Amino acid sequence: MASSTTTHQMAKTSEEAGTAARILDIAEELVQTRGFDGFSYAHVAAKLRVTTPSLHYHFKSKSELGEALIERYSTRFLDALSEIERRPGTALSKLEAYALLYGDVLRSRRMCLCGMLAAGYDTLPEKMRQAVIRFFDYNETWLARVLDQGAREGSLVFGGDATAVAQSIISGLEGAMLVARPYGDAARFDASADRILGGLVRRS
Amino acid sequence: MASSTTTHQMAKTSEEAGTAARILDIAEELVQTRGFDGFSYAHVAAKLRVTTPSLHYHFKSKSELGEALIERYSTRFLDALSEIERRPGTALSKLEAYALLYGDVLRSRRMCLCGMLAAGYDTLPEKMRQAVIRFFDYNETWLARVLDQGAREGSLVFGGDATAVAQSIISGLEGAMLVARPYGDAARFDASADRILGGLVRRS
DNA sequence: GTCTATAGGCAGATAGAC
DNA sequence: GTCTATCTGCCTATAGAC
Repeated sequence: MASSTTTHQMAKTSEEAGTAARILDIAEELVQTRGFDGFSYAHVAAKLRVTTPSLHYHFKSKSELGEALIERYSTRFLDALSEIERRPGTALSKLEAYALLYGDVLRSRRMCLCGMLAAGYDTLPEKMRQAVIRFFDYNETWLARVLDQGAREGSLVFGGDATAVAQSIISGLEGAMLVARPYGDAARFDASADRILGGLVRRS
Repeated sequence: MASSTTTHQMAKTSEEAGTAARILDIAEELVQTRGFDGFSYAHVAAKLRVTTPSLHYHFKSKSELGEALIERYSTRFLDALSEIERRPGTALSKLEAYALLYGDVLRSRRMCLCGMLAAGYDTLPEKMRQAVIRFFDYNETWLARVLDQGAREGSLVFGGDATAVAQSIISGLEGAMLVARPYGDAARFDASADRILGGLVRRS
């Protein structure tokens, strides 16, 4: 495999990343703060100090850029989930690590990419819609697995099936980000997150 | 007081409402489904079968229209909360009625107006931002009052202060709407809402 | 109050030079 | 790969006739 550039390779975010990756970095931040309808090629181009046609060379449409954005975000998120699952610890500690992922996004003054896109779902191109749904489905599957582990261990207590609990954790954390952001108050998110997870521990 | 038209009066939504009210009706639906950056005067004008300058006669800028939107939505929401508070019943039944308000919005395939605006908060004009914050603050105050009632009655059980619980209820319901909408699945919202309120009742 | 006409800006996107 | 030039379309908003 040649390590030299094929036209549309995916690169990591790091010092001296490829142009495509830098475009994704800038666009990601813009979408997470302004929404898909609130950012433009012109915004990205200005921050990258290039002209808009250059962007079209890397991503031939805004829709394709959006798809790449979700793809990369999902991959990274899932990688982080795999990492959490690999390390030893109680199911509760894994849920705490999960909530921390959301908290870290919020502390960078951003909304979850897919939570933001979910808000503007009706205006999204079809492929982006599907990718957003997939992101939530992945999260749900991962959480249900951890919840089941916790139930078997006896460290977590919940009624109903793990999938339903997983869904309420996802929506609870997404909502906590959504509301905390206008207040610029990360502690507000943390308090809600703690309450969500606290509800899964046996009462003292 | 003359009942005849002063230029910018506020009217109720009903059969034969004033033009301003019909504009608000259409714009409200568009914002709740597409977001503030995803709707335009042209969309409203087309649905109302007028031209865009007509809209500017009633609301001289998009920002002012947005402010009027939040104002009306908040007033109606608060009125509904007063109505819930007036009728007798346990604190839990009031929380259930509260959650039902959100559920009704979702079942009309819409996001909460202020939840939607919270997502696009960074792109909002300053006055709209303040109005969105006020909406959440009102909700928080109302919920905290009901929660305190429940705690005194002994029908609700929660740790920490009522305000923190109120915040987590708001964000939980907003998030449940946010995530349920892409799935077009109201039952998903209901399940999460039940779980949020169920956490406030003594375990059997 | 609603219209026509229009301004002025920004959107996403393409052609073609370098 | 990035540029200049340009297209087409949509956006918010205003002037002024009716």
